[in-house]
Parts: sequence; C-alpha cells; structure tokens
Amino acid sequence: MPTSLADVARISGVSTATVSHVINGTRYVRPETVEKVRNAIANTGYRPNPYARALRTATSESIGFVASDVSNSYSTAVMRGIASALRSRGYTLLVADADENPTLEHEAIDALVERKVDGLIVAPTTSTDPVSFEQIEQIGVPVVLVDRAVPLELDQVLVENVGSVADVVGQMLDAGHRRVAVVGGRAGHSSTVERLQGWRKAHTERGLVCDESLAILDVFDAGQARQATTRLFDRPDRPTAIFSLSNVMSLGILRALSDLHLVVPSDVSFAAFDDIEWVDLLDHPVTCLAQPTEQIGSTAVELVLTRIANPDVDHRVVRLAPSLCDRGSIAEPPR
Amino acid sequence: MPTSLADVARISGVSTATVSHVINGTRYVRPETVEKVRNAIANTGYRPNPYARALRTATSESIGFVASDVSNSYSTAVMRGIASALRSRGYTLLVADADENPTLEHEAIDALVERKVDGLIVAPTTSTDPVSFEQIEQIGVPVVLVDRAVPLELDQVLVENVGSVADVVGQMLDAGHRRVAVVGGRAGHSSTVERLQGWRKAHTERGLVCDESLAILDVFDAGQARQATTRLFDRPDRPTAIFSLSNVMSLGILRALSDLHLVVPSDVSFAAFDDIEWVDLLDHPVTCLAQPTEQIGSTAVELVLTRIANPDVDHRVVRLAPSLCDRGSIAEPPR
DNA sequence: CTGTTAGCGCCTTCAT
DNA sequence: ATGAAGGCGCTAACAG
Repeated sequence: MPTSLADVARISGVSTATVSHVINGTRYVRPETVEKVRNAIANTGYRPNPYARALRTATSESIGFVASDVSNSYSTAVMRGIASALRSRGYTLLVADADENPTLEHEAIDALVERKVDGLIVAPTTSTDPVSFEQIEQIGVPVVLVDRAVPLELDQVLVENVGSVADVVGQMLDAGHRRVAVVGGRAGHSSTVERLQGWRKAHTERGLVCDESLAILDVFDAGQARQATTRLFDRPDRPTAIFSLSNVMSLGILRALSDLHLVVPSDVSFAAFDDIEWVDLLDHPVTCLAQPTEQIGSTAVELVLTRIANPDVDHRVVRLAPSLCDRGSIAEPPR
Repeated sequence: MPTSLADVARISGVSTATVSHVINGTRYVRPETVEKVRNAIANTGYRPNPYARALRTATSESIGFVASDVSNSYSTAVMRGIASALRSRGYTLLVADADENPTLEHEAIDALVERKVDGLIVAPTTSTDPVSFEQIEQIGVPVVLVDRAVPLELDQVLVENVGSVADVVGQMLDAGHRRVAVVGGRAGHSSTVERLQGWRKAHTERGLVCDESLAILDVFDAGQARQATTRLFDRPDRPTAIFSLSNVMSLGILRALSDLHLVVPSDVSFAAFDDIEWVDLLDHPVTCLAQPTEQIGSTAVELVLTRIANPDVDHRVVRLAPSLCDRGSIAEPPR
C-alpha cells in the first residue's frame, strides 16, 4: 500500500534517480519526463518516506522545543510563534514539557537529541545550574535559548528587561512614589535579576536610593505572591506602588490588593511584566509590559535554522523590546 | 562521530545481530557476551538511530497531536496529559496548532501523517464539516478524537456534557430561577450542542419550558460574549441566572456583569463550564464544572496506543465526568 | 538528459 | 548461542 519511489519509477518508466530529482528539483529533467513522473505520483498518491530520507541525508527537517512549563501562557504563546514559523518552512515541531523541573528538562533534551532533531529551542528552567549548562553546552545539536539568559556562548532570544522595567518604575518614581515594591520571580533566573536591575536603575538614574527590602523574590506561584503582598502591607513602611515581575505573580498580587480593599491606582499604583489576558475583568485596568511572544518564537526559529545552515557563525543574542500597554494604573501616591 | 551498531559490533567482537538483540532483549544472549556489548555501548556512547529503526520497522514511536488552539488553556492542559503519558512510554510527541482554522487543521493532519506518526490525537476545530470528517476518516493512521464528538466510527474521548450541565442548571432552577440564560459556543460543535441539551434537560425534568431565546450561541470570543451578555440585560425579560459554556466565554460574561454593576450571586447567579484560573481575582468566586483535562490527555494516549497495538478492536467512546467546584455563585433570584 | 549503484543504520530470517 | 546477509526507501556520486 505505501507506494515507494521505486514504484513510481517503474510506473513512469524511468529510473529512481530521475524520480528523486523530479521530487527535489535537484537537477534538470526533460519536461515530458517530469510530466510522466508527476502523473505517476499523483495516481499512486505517493509520499516520500521521511525516515528513509532522514537516514540518507542525516537531516530530519524537525526541531524540538523544550518548554519550561506548557501550562504557562508565555510558553504557549512562544510556541505558537515557533509552530507557525516552522510550518511555513515545512519543518515539524517536537515538543517536550519540563514542567519547571530541571530533571525533566534534562531528560526532555536528551530524548529530543536522541530523536536527532536538527535543532533545539529551549526555554530553560534555570539559569544558574552549572550541571544543566554543561548538558546544554554539549548537546551537539544547534540550540537556541529563549527567555532566560545563560552565561554560555549560545544563540539566545531575550527581552529588554532592564530598560523597559526602568521606564515603568521610572514613571512611578516620577509620579512621586518613593516606596516601589517589586514582587515575583526566582532569584536565580536572569529575567528576575535583570528586571530587578531595571528597578534599581530607575532609582539611581534619579539619584534615589532603593530599599532592597521592597524586593520580594523567590516567590514561585500566585498564592505565594498573594501572601508576600499581604505581608508587605503589614509593615509600617508600606509601599505605595508595586511592580509585578510576571503574569503569574500579578494574579496573586492583585488578589491581595483586593483583599486589602486597596484600589488601583488611587490607593496603590501597579504595573506588571507580561500582559494579562483577564485584564478586562479588573475594576481598574493595569499597565503592562507585554512581551512580543510570537516574535520571540519566530526569531528563535530564525536563529536555529541559520545555525543549522551554518554551524560556525558567531553566536547571537537577540534582545526584543516588550511593548508598553499603558492602561493608567500608575498615578500619584495617596497623600 | 555518530557511532553505529556496526561499530559496537566490531568493538565487542560480535555480530550486528547480537548487538541488536542485546539492545532489544529480543533473543537469548550469553551473559558474558551481553556484558561485552554493554561495555562497548557505554564506552562509545552509542545511541540507536531512530530513523534507521523507523525505516526498518515501519514504526516511529511517535504520536501527533493537533490542537484546535494552543493558546487555549484547555488545549495545553490536555497536552500536558498527553505529554506525560507518552513520556513514560518512551514515545515522542509531535505537535501542530490548527488555530481554530479548519484549513490549517487539514494541513496539520496531513503533515503529521506524512511524517508517519504511529498515531494521531486530534482536537477537531469543527464537528460538522463533512469534508474534514472525510479526511479524518481516511487518515489511515490510528486516530483518537478529543473534546468534540463527531459522527464517525472513531475512538473518542469526551466529557459528560449533558448530565453535568443539567445538574448545575438544575441547581439554578431549584433555587427558584426561571430565566436561566446560556452563553457561548459555536452552534456546530457537539460540546455546545450537548451542553445546551443539558440546559434543556434540567428544565424538562422539572416540567418547565425553557425560553430558547435565552440561549445565545455562535459567540466566538470574550468580547462577543460581553456584548451578548449586555444585550441580554437590555431586554425587558432579563435573565436571573447565566450559565457560561466555556472558560473563554466566562471572561466576557463576567466583564459584562461587572459593567452592569450586577453582583454575583445576589443580583445574578452564575456558573460555568471549565474551571477558571483567575477565579481568585473575582470579588465573588464562581461555581465551575472543571474538566479532567490531564485525564483526557492520558486516556487519549491509552486509546491510541491500544489501537496501534490492535487496529481492529471496536472503536470506543470514553466519557469522562467533569468535577463540580461549588463556590457558591448560585443563590436565590433577587425578588 | 538519464540510469546504475552503493550505501545510510537497523532488524530479522535463515543458517549453523 | 551466534552470524551472514538482505533489504526497508531514499539520495548522490559516478557513469554514460
């Protein structure tokens, strides 16, 4: 039933070489011959066997994506970008979920490499674990990292964290806030580190000192963010503004503010990294730094395909700018 | 560099047949020989070439998943279930996104079949398009459908729509509501049809007639749901309770209620199909029918692998029960 | 302009 | 208890 190239050759009365060349457009074939071959292909419904081809050419036209956590909308948004960029080039996407677990991530990378994908796009679960780095470094397959920077000579697609956060926190400071808290993120992630750096930069640029005790890190989920925020407002020196380091955190922070009957922005100013899909549900919308997720995905594809084509180009780190969605949640502090 | 089975054979001084049998445990090999082969494998870091194996055995240990829309949390939740079920069996997952577009779906299925996946799990974009059915029917690869029922002799993993919705809407009726609206869904999807049927059933079981004009279908996104809900309350015969047909719809409906300053449940009772991740942000939580998404995924894997192993078993339709998360958003109608 | 042929790496029947 | 060898379907020299 599964027709082979040889069948097509026999039916159209030519050699397998010719059929192959017709299919791949890889050398000149007389038009009438092409015609015959095309007909045979159409009549038999022949499809090249990708495994035979992969075996022969040592290239599979497939790339793997290791998501740090498929249930995070960031991952899936990037994945959309990857999927559509690959589709238009005829590549196939293999997906594995690391579920924010470095062990699973390790296994996932391994499994994908074993499957001999042509390239790999990884959203790392950590940006500090030297063991993981070592694995990633020695993968032996073109890799592009996404979201979290890693101190390796690798292609990476990142986001302008420092500047964009500095801008927004700067807006808060310029509005008169002097106690701007930041909540969220794992202390070990480069994204956290950089966004925090933006927070500091906003202060120093204005000759202000920032109170490090207002940076609440190592908060891993919405529930913890909620608690952390509540505690922030238990203190005598309450913040007057909060910057959320990610979409998941925003959920918990906003919940806490609502618990405390604090209204945004009249009681507290608020802004967040990552756009929020349920923003419309809030009584007062929220200013966000939306990541260009689809573009992150397509850029990653770009980089990995480039490297596949030319493994020796210098590694590139692309920084994409988040876009500011100003929804007016930053106001003057209450007096 | 990429060691082959032949290399291992040479190094350990045995035939390729023996190495193959050691790897696959497919016939008896003397323990000492096994030892030698194992060593050679360990020393060389040999990994079997999956393409050669696939070519030879005509089986790739990979299955494809066509998501109706990867940006919907339902799809990704199911995908998690699929991914983890496959991982534990050493299968690889190929993913394609149909983006709720039948044409893309068609292409995606095609691409995956062309890649010769061993099986396919599809969350169909439509459950009415005969053309799509035809394609799916003739795939020639074991397929399992998920989420939307289709009138075909195929394995399907679905959810108990009728009964579960009837229960919840029944609660509303029993609380005294006589005008229960339902909002959301595409009229053509079986899930919509069935959930609507549950709504009707709740009425007829109680000897009540239901006002079909309170069923607002063909609402495709949160924005439309919001408008539709607003219009519902413009009518002289306003509903006193609303049942949302899906997570995306809930967002729009709740937004509209908030616009109208209607409080749940004192002004309107509300309940929804699908759990809501941002439920905590609401001033008043919402009673939901949460789908067993991970289990849907793992069941789909179960079915597809069973069919791969035995293509001739009768097709099975598995119905899983959603779980009711009662959060008290159903109360007596205001008087 | 086209055909012949030698593998890619693996599994598996047939021998012994 | 193990080997020899053919072939899965395809591509790419090489040879006309």
